[in-house]
Amino acid sequence: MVTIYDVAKNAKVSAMTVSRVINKSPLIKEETRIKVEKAIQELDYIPNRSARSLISKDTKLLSLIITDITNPFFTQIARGAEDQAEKMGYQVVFSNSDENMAKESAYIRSSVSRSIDGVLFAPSGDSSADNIEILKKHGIPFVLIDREINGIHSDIVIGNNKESVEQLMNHLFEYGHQRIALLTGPEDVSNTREREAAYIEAMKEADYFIDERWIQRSSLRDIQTDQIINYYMELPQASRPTAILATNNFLGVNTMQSLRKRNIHIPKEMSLVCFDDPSPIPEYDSLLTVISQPAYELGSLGMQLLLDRIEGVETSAPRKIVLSAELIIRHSVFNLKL
Amino acid sequence: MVTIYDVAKNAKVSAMTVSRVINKSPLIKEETRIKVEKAIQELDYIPNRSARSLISKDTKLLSLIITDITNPFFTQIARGAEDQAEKMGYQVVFSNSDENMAKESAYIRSSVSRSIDGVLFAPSGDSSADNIEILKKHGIPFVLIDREINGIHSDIVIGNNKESVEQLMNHLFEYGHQRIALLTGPEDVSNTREREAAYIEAMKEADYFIDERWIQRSSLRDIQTDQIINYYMELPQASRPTAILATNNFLGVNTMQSLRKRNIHIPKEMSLVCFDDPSPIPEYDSLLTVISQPAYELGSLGMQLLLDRIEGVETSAPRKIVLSAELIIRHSVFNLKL
DNA sequence: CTGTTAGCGCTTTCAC
DNA sequence: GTGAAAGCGCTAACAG
Repeated sequence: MVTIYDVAKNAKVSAMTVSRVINKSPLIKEETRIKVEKAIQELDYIPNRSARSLISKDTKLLSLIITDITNPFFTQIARGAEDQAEKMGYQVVFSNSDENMAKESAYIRSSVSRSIDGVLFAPSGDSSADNIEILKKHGIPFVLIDREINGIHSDIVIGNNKESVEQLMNHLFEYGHQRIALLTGPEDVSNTREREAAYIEAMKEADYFIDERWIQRSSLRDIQTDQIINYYMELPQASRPTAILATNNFLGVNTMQSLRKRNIHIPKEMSLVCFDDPSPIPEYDSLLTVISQPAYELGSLGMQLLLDRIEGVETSAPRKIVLSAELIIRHSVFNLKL
Repeated sequence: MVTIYDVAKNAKVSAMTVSRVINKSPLIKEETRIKVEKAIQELDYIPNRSARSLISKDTKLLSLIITDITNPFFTQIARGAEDQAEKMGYQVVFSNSDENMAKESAYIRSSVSRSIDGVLFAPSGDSSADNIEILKKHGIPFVLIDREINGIHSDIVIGNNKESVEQLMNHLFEYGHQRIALLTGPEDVSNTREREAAYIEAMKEADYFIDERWIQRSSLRDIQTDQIINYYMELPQASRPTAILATNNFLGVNTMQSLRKRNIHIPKEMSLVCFDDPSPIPEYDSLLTVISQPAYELGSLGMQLLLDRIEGVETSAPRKIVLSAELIIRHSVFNLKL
């Protein structure tokens, strides 16, 4: 391995001078700089970050913890985050928590162990608070994305759940739907809670009756919609929902498949809408009407906030950025009024 | 920051003993081990990887360099890679090269700088050979995925291009297509070359004439299919293709959009097939008939090979794994025989 | 402007 | 089984 001393020897200067050149110190004679740079070139010297980090305490390494990179929503977040990090000279380690607290903890501990400079974190649920505590204890800056954590007050970038649900519900209302089912996730995920609350509020505001049986919960990890669909379809005609609102894209796609398995036509026999696109290419041919959150921006803005913290630009109170989503009307909602 | 010395003091042992406990050395008295572990717990000590890496030269950090995480093909690769790495106690840094050699070089240099343990690498093209040289010079193990590099003999996991093209072509032939266009990428990408060669071979074998004008190239980065579609459509009827084979998913989707823009119906007026799904969810409603490569396996097997190298399990000759793809017939090919 | 010294947190080596 | 000393590659702090 070529070290700073090899370069120093080659350039006939001290290691310190080489260090100064690497770090673009301004108080280096042009002549020396050139000499050192030549030696660096010649020996193909690349500085050792571990050694540097041992002293400086920074690693130019950021951690992105999401539940599943495979979900296009998170893929876009990852891309936004990486682009932003790259611009600022950072690299990002990514991890899939799979909504699993144990995996999440392991990743957080790894991050601490690596003296990672900061964490961009889509928590699995409210119990992620414990993991946040670890970060706080070790003074590692973090920014939450997509999901809040009960009782944690921090920098965060999230979608506007209330507004998004309203858009979806209004669309359904306009098309004459009144019996709308909500297929949602676990209670300890903030999204789920907020979307459910918004759903209830929208129904109340429209003065439509809510049958408790319409609100069904699924794990976000092992999605089993078959039973739920069966359950819906076996409700007496008069209380059977005419539309389903799924609170995320995987839930939406699974519901779509479950309906197809039972040969229930979308949208003729059942309308379906969900949060976020199931493909990273919005123009990709599709059936599903969705409310699409600006995932790329969630990632890049989240990273922006994180880097602000790290580089000390912004040390003031936690900042919360709430992003609006876009309703993309396709063909999964039947117009009952026609 | 809690260091190994703090733990040592707390447990009334030497730092060395703590180090042995952390590293699960067998020659530690059970009693001491417990004492130390208690101290670790109490102080919430997490070892500093930078310090450790400075000595041991390993970082438990792997680099995944792909062109774009946003492409579902690479998303799946990333997931496969991360899963495998995680199992073995490694973390992965991901980078999007955007088919850009400069970005790629920067990432490679960063990897070296970080003493990354290995690189899983989908190269931008043949000129990535220079970047491979850097890795070789610094003794960093690497495995190529998805694309070969002219003149580089190394561990690699790729799809079977010839077989895949054959499957696609046979499907088109069966449906009566003879004038088939090939929309492909740059010449210095191995995939592109091999797929083109396989296309030509398939056409020859079927004894169909190839009009040179049917073979069109696009950048993989800024895909502009409008002009190409215009060009195809303006060919005299008799030499106008009835089907297009796009050599990747983004090319395929862009072609789909270009056709739609011109109100050309798929498949009635033009058939279209491509490599790889445009959504990570294969069941997602779609039009496109594709040949879907096992991307997850590409990532996990690639990572497997890499870890084998790193951990010295396999130091023998380079291994090449060639994976078969699956033809997924949907609705983008018109049956001319009906 | 440049060099010397010391030390970051850990582990290797060797001694006990 | 355990500890003391030395040093990994780099840079902060000081001296010159």
